[in-house]
Amino acid sequence: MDDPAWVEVGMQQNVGMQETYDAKSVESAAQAFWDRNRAFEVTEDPGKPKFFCLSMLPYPSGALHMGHVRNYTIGDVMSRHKRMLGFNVLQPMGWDAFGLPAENAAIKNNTAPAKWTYANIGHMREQLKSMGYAIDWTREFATCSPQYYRWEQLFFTRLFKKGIVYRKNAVVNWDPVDQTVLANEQVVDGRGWRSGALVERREIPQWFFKITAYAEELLGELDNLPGWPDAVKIMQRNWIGRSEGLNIQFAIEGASDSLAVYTTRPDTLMGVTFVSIAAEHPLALKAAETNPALAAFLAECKTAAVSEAAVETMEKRGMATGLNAIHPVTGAKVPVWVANFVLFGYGTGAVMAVPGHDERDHEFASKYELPIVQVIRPLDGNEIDVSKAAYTEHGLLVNSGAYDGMTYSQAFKSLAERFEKAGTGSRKVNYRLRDWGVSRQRYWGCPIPIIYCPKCEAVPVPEDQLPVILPEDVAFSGVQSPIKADPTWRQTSCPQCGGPAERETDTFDTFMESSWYYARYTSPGATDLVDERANYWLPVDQYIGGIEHAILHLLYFRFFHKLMCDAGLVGMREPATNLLCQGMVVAETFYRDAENGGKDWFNPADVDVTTDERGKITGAQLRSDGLPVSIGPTEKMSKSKNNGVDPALMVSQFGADTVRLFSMFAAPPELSLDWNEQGVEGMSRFLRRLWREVREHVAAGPAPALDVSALSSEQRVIRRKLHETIQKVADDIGRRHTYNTAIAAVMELMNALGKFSDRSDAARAVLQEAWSSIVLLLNPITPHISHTLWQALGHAETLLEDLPYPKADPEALVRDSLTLAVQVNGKLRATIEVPATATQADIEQAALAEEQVQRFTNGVPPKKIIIVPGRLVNIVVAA
RNA sequence: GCCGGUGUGGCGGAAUCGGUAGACGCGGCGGACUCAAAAUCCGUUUGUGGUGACACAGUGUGGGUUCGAGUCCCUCCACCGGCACCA
Repeated sequence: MDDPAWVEVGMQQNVGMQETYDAKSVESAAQAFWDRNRAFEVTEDPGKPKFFCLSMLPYPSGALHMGHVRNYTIGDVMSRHKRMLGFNVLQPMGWDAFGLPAENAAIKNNTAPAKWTYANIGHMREQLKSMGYAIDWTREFATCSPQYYRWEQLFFTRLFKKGIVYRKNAVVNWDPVDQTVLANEQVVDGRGWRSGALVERREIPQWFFKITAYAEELLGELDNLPGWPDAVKIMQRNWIGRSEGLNIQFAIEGASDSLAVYTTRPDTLMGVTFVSIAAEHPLALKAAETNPALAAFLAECKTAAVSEAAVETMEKRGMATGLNAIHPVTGAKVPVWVANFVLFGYGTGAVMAVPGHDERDHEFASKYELPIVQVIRPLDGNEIDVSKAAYTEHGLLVNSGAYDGMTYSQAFKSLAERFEKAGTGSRKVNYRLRDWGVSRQRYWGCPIPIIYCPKCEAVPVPEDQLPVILPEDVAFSGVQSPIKADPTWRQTSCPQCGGPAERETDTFDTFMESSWYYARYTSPGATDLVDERANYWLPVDQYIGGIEHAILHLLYFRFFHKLMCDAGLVGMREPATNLLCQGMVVAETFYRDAENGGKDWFNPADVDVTTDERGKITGAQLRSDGLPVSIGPTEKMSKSKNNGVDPALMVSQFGADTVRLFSMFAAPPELSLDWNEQGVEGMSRFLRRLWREVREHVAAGPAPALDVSALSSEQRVIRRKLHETIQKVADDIGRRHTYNTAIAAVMELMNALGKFSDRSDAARAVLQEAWSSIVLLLNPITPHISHTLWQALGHAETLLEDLPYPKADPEALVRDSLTLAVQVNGKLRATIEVPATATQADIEQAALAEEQVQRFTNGVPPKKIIIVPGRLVNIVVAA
């Protein structure tokens, strides 16, 4: 048995353990000890396995919210636990400081976005510190600092030279009254949020990253990420959307040019009854020149919102162009229609329409009375009627001339070869993924380091002129970016020819900063994005953040890492080995209907609920006036529903350990967490009880050394419970990440200890082992109280993270007898106690001897007896 | 609309690989201590029937596979997240 030295007990008598648990003094003492010892500052140590534990960095919105607390508590528990397992743990923190909310706040409060942001960071840093997180604060940075974004600008100019970034036109939401670009969020029911004007689509030149060049790798390497949740990998796979199909040329009647369509279902080609093209398609624009009705329809298509959800849910509409395409196999004429659901940015911006076998085409054909024909029949031979609904499964070809009877893959191959030979088509792999547009027409972001010269065109800012600094001391009205409004800021000279030139006034998408911040943490002060320290710490061993980032952030993060790898900055292809996506924090909502037809929302803290005799909620009243309020659904904490709970308030009321304990106990990390103040009180009660019981144990004086060979059977039972708990907690925290069940197991153990009244020397030795173990087991979750109780138990003041996490003693786990469930025909009828050494025959005999078993088998001999070792016996008799 | 997730007592949740459904906590009910309160402790708490031993029902809906299903398969429903300029 490799008992750690501390089980030996009591080199010091505890002095000065207060009678009752006072979270404030306990927490400030522990935090002062950590600060004094610079306990969580780390450097590269080749002698230890490293563990980079990263939580998604917060946006400094003003105050810490419960979502942050949950995220960072999970990360902190993992960090402290890994440290107790002997890892060199890096847990950093920073600020995702650029973004739209700072601009909104600046308008509202008549201040500058920078000032607002820095004030928030200062406040939120103090709030994070009050939570006692084991963070290496020496590595902290804000992404809005030129010392951070200069490297991002440098990297962009390098990628420009490599051809990874390029400029093209792209659609934005345009507010014609404010003369500004709007974010999707700023478009409400198709109108600008401030002006109320109908939003238009407008094309402007913007910068793009060629993420599509990495589509195949981003897709393929998902298979090498066993530590990522399947949900995230599936969503990313679907987002990348690889498809294999054919590009097929359709000739246009009476014209020299042809129309290319992309299809993944060439087997349905003979079912084409029309062709649909996007409103932006050149052929549509050309046809509109002589067709005013069509021109009007195209204009109408421009006043739609740009988000995919809006496009997909809007009514399918179209208009004939008057042009006909020639079917490439049959030579039949098929009309060309403009359809509002065809995306110009995907494939060729044109699709062959097969209403018999595509749902959207079917809906469209039914609406505009276009012909629908069947060209596929089901493999199972069932009859179908394509005039009623599209049949979209693969099957066998019919009504397809020479191709009749072929399968999907036979038809695909045969048609591909035919078109390739004729030069009118080719196999094509397409991705749904589009290149990443990084230009934002906003002020509070990293300036794009490009200079436009009338002679030399777009020229990257030379390295020695970086960073291009965003002025922070500005007046901000919200309509236009201060760097766009300022006629002097943009004036500069061309780095190539020296002539007068202008700076780019767009800024980067804030996803740029959050795509590489993790790497910068490894290399504070480096004179490039990172230095050689990155290859010690990377990849991130555990990444933690909200599921809402499953696609965009996590895809850009992976992409950027590959760019850095290709630039020789890091030595591996993926940025993070393990990913945990935590659920939202939700709370009850309460409201009254307001006179204006809206709702007035009341904070749960200001409402009392009444219950019936079973505890079921029957109603709620506002405390201030005693009058009833309506109970709304439990929803994500938000300002709009006024159901947010301020973590700072909780910490001052209960202490950080209680808040940490509750947020880890109330739900497993992936599920949403229901905030409930009575539940928080329960956790506070648990910590007070822990304090009291340790104090009682300590008050009886030092416990003697443990002699496991001299324990009574009752003492052995309680010690077995202890070691079973150690085993379960280690597994729940280390492997399963189910902190809720780990905490429940410790509670169960404490309930058992509460019933254990033996205070003999041997028993007190077991209790000393139990309380010391509990304190260490809980340390990752409630580190402050653990720090104090550890000393109270007679151990020297130390950093508990440097002590080994408790390990179960296999000898303590041995059982002499087992309890088995006995079923008859799968229904539980009895339980039996058998010796651990019992044979199958012994168990069968014991089970059959049970009175309840005989009652339900009714003397009928069993057909079969199933024994699941250590669990149950099922006796099967004929019904 | 598309992609992903979730659904179990009054509530949050547990049941880890198909094997005793409801661990643990909250709330409720009953009790102890107290002049009283707070704090603390004890008992009880899925539903129905029964004094009781116990029986029957029960994991969103409807079906299926299996000796055995909360867990696997199919169907439908509800809610939540994402949909490329919120972060």
